[in-house]
Amino acid sequence: MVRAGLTTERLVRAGAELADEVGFDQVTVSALARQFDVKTASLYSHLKNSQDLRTRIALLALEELADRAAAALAGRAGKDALTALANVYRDYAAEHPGRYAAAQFRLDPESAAASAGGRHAHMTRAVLRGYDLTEPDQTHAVRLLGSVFHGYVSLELAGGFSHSAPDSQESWTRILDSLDALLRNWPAA
Amino acid sequence: MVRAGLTTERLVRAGAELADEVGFDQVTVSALARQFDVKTASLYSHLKNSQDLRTRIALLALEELADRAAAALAGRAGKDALTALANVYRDYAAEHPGRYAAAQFRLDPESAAASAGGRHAHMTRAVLRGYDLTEPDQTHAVRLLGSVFHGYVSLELAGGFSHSAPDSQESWTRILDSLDALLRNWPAA
DNA sequence: TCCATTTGCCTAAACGCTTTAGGCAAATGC
DNA sequence: GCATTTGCCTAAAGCGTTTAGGCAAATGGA
Repeated sequence: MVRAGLTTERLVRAGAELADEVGFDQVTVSALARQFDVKTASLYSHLKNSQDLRTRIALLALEELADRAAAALAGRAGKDALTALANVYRDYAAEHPGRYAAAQFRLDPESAAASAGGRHAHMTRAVLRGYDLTEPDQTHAVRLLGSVFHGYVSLELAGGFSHSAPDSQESWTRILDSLDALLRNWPAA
Repeated sequence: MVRAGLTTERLVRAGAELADEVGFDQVTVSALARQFDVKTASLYSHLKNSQDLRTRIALLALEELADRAAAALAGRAGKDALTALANVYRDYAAEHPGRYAAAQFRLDPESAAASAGGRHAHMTRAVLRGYDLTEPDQTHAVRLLGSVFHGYVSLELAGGFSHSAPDSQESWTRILDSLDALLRNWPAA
């Protein structure tokens, strides 16, 4: 019998694609085995277990997102950078809903530390360099931006803004405008 | 043999408590049966299936949340109302993480329409009555508030703001201050 | 109070996903 | 060309979901 050529790498990539097609929580070891036309047990030479699979997909998604963010931020500053970073998250979620869900997966501290999470925080701070904020306000602003980006994208993905006027794109644009205005005019404590 | 006295109502309440203890996605029909010291199959006279159970817990959480919000908003306006509504979400999530996760559960359109979702949107609009926004800006602001509340609470629940200064409460307060300032000074298109 | 009906929980059983253990055959490397 | 390693297999156990069919407890009308 011919070997299927499984590797952890290939399995994780296929798992990420499967997540985009059927949803992150429908990604199972058996579903993945089916894709490779292989018995479920065979995957356990390449993956510790089903949690391991999910963790690896999450790490992949976080890396991809961070890579996109880094590319988008290159050469941009101020509102331009703010918009670019925000759109990276929104566009990634639209293109890869399963991977985006994976990026939200609760990682164990070990994996979290090794993840691209730090790069994300770092890039949000880089955007804020274009505004006149000093600590601790900069941290508050980092958290605000994280909340808005993640919150908006989640709600939009959940269908919260469909079927009602004005359309989501318009709200997104106006919200980014308003965040820019807020950051330029951050109220004193 | 003595009957356990199961009803859909009791099962859903117990399911909600179980969610708070072990996490929403650990709520299974078998786990619930175990709590009542009853065979799993017995629950199927009261619940259509496992999806039905989750949907009912979600609807319960949405109702509870809407009830709390309505109570908190009574007699308040402006920033006072904004803060009260925001704290309802944050406090509920802290007290009932499993239920809060349930409230984020993707409902089928049928259930969504019958849910307290409409009350939530209505109350956010009520808060905005204290600010000088007209359509479509009011809708944009509704979406912004929804995103910040949901986004912040999710990230906080996921542990995003622990283990780093300044503490989360301070960021929360300053973010609400900044949102209030933003709404009072909403930039024109 | 007695009996018929309804209701509630049971047993049995099928199916799917997860995971471990142990085996054989293909690939690799000396 | 042979020994070793590696990759995928079969087998089997455990657990969650779900349906079908059955018996006993509760209910309520005569």
